Amino acid sequence: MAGFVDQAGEQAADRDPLGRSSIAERVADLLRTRIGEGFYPPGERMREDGISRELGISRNTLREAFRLLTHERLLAHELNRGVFVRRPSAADVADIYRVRRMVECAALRALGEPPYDVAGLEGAVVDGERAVAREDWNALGAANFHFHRELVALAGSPRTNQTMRTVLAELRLAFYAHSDLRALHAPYLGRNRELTQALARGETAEAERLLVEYLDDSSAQLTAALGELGGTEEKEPA
Amino acid sequence: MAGFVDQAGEQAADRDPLGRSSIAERVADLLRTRIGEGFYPPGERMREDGISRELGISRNTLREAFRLLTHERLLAHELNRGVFVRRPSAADVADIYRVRRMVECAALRALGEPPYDVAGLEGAVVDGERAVAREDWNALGAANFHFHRELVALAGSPRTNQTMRTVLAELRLAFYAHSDLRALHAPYLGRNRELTQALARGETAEAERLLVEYLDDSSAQLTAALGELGGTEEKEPA
DNA sequence: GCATATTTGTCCGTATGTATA
DNA sequence: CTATACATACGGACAAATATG
Repeated sequence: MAGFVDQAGEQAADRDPLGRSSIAERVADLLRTRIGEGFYPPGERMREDGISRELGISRNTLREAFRLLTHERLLAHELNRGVFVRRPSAADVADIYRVRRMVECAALRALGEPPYDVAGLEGAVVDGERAVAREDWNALGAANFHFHRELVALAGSPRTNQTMRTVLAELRLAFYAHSDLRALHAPYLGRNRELTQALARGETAEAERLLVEYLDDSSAQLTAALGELGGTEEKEPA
Repeated sequence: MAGFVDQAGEQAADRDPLGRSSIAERVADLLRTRIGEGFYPPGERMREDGISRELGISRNTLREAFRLLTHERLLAHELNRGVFVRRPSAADVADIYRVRRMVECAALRALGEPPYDVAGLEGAVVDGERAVAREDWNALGAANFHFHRELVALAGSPRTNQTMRTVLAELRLAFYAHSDLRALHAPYLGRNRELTQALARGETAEAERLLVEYLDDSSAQLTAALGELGGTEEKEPA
């Protein structure tokens, strides 16, 4: 009876030890994917009735999914008004980069003695190169994010990994305010490669220097693009 | 009609600009407080039927509150089995302290030039001293937590503040495995005072040294107490 | 290993309150 | 100010999974 989400696997963040998951979680996965792809753009209103009808689920179940995504800051819940796809403000972006600096630098500092396992980083760089080859700037952005998730994963802290995931998902929302995705992502692929090489040589200090530079530049570029747009509360559609 | 939770203010984490909140949020606040006080000890099963009846709310509403607390890692949701108060494992505790080291040290390093506003820190220390005076070790633990939240708040990052709040709430659950709360909290009050004084003098490097020492000792003590108890999945009641 | 009772997962209908055109 | 649309919350129902004897 649950039309669209019968075995919609997706990525399923929180699952049963046996890989099962409730409908609410599968719905949350689906919506997370759609938001990430821009199907529901920032500022969009998520109507309980319409979406629950479309997905063939009850409003109760959909509301459970909404709660999950609200906690990830992908949706904003306004009492008695409904939920909206978040539209990160300039202050949000600043805070996100503050967190990234803290988390990513900490990951580098927490590394033990070389050699380091840079396979995951290299994989993400390769993905990025392939995306550039076919001029898929969305995929390039995804590869960049993947790179930084891998970087943080080197520290081996589940909670930190989750922090990084949610912060990057939120950051992706901010990217939608930017028209030129290529300009936003392309300059950073080479830097990721450099960073990987520095780590492969075991030079953590140099890697950290590159990383801070990277984050400062990326932050500045995005902040400039956001300009005075700001405001999570804006209700006007994109 | 909603018996017990009519205007139950509590502390309300996520609220409307005007201070209103939904029943689900108020219920989450109530349950959070009860869990924090040990009313529902770690490992306890939270039955939908019993609790919803006791609080005079519907099961659906209670389930929304459960989702909120599950995301804060206070509850663990097991598919088709229900939700339980989490019982952090030794690995969880290790990760929590990893996060604390990262977050609290980053907060110190992010400080600008002295003088620093240590009023919040001093307030928490005073609270701790009062708690010691009346031998209320639970209150002392709360004051210690408050101190470290204030410390992180100096960095002025909303997302980091939230991270700190949730990790400390989770850590409190781990403390329940420890029988001697005094031994767990009392040794650290003086250290908080020292740390505050170092910051008041503007000596951030010294403050960080004290902090790392603090966290390492606290972590070691708790880990030793936890011993081989571990396991979030244990179903046996406390 | 089976039959039963309990509890969760999910859905639906509906009444009430709130926001907005 | 009214009307409408929508979110909030409730209660009942039933299937499915799990726990229990």
